[in-house]
This record gives sequence, C-alpha cells and structure tokens, in this order.
Amino acid sequence: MQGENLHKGTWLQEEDEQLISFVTRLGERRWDSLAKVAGLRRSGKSCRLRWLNYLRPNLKHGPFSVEEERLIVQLQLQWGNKWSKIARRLSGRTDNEIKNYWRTHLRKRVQVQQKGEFIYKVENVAHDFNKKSIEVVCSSEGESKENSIDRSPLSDWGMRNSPYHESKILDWIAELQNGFGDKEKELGQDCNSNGSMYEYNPHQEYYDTWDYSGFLWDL
DNA sequence: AAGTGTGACAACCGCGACGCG
DNA sequence: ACGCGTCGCGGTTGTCACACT
Repeated sequence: MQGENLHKGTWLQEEDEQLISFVTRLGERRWDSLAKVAGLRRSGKSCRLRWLNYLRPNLKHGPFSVEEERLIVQLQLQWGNKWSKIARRLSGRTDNEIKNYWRTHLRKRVQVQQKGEFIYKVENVAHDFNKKSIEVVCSSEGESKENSIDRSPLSDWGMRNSPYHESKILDWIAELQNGFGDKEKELGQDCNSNGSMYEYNPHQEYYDTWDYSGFLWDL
C-alpha cells in the first residue's frame, strides 16, 4: 500500500457502500488486498475496523441497556480490559463500543462510588481495628474520633491505595473481585500478628459491603 | 453572541501473535 | 529457523456537539 495516498478520518457513505459490497463478495479477510481491489484508499486495518465496528450485519447501535451495563461491569471486573472477550458476550456490540462506553460512562460511576461509599464502608469496617490508634491520636491532639479517623493508619492506607490514584483502581477492584491476592493475604496475616499500621483484616464483612453489582445502578 | 470546557464517540496507532512460504 | 504479511487487541488521539460562562 502507498501510505501517502491513504485516506484517514471519517468514512464517507460511498466508501462504506463500497466496503460493504466487496466484503460481501470477498469475505472478511485479506483486508489489505480487499482495500486495493475495492479501490478504497484506506489501509486494510482501517477497512477491517470500519467493517467490524459499524458495517457488519447484526450490530446494535443504540444505547446500552441496563442489563448490558451490568454485564460489562461484571465482566470488566472479572477479566479486566479484555474488551474483545467481553464483546463476545454481548451480541451485537463491538469491543471498541464497549471500551468507549466503559471509559465515558461506567468507569466514572465506579470512581465516584469509590470516592464516597466505598472508602466510607472500608473505614467503617476498619474502625474497630483502629480504635486503639484513634484513641491515642485523640488524646494527644484533642480532636474528635470522627475527625481523627482521617488520620488513622487505615485511612492512610485507603488513600494511598484507592480511587485517588486512578491507575490503581481497576487493579484493586479486580483483586477484590477475585478475592484477596497473596499480597493482601500476607498483609492480613501480618496485621493480625503484629498489630502494625496495616491492621486491616480482610474478614468476610468487608466483602459483603462491596456489593458492586447492586450499588452501581442506584446512582 | 462568542469563547471555552467537557463529554461522547469514531478512528488511528503500536505492538504482539499467528500462519505461511 | 526465519522473514514477511496479516490479523487482533488495547490504548490513545481527533473531532464534533453541546453546555456553560
């Protein structure tokens, strides 16, 4: 292909029609060759993407249903950003569409929820573990327990490991969904044994408060 | 009304995997 | 075993429309 002559950007209707015509005749393969034969001044990649995402039959183009949203979130938690894999579970949806939808809609909801309810719940659950240290802080600084929890060791842990650091969110969620990883398990064991700042203990209640499938849809 | 910010979506890019000669 | 072409995937960017000031 002669790269300098290739079209880029939005597809024209004539290009779409031409692509449909030739894919129907030649099949979904050899995209570079197909682009040449069709006289499309597009890369094979571009043709493939256009076909897969917008032109092929049985594609849905409307808004996502609640059920589809649920499935996306569930599978994203389960598999991570395996969009093509997720797309195979949602008939008529493409990986690109799902990826975009996640980024522009669902991820934000998760973040918002994490900044609020999730941290709140984690810290509530952790409250008992921190009582001792909180009391120490209160007695030394003369402030309320409610305020001092933000300075508690666990709170610090939460801040450093959660929503405020976007890159860690999804990994963290995935870990939660899959159960705690070895690191966290070890951490929990260490905490129980030495009562250090990581007093965080992954007992069952913690999981129960993370009713992910439920909270998201109530926003 | 004009400028700016933001969200949503389409399209592109880079890279790794795979198949074939 | 190796090189090459092709495909598939996930991340990123570009563009447009709309909201806000």
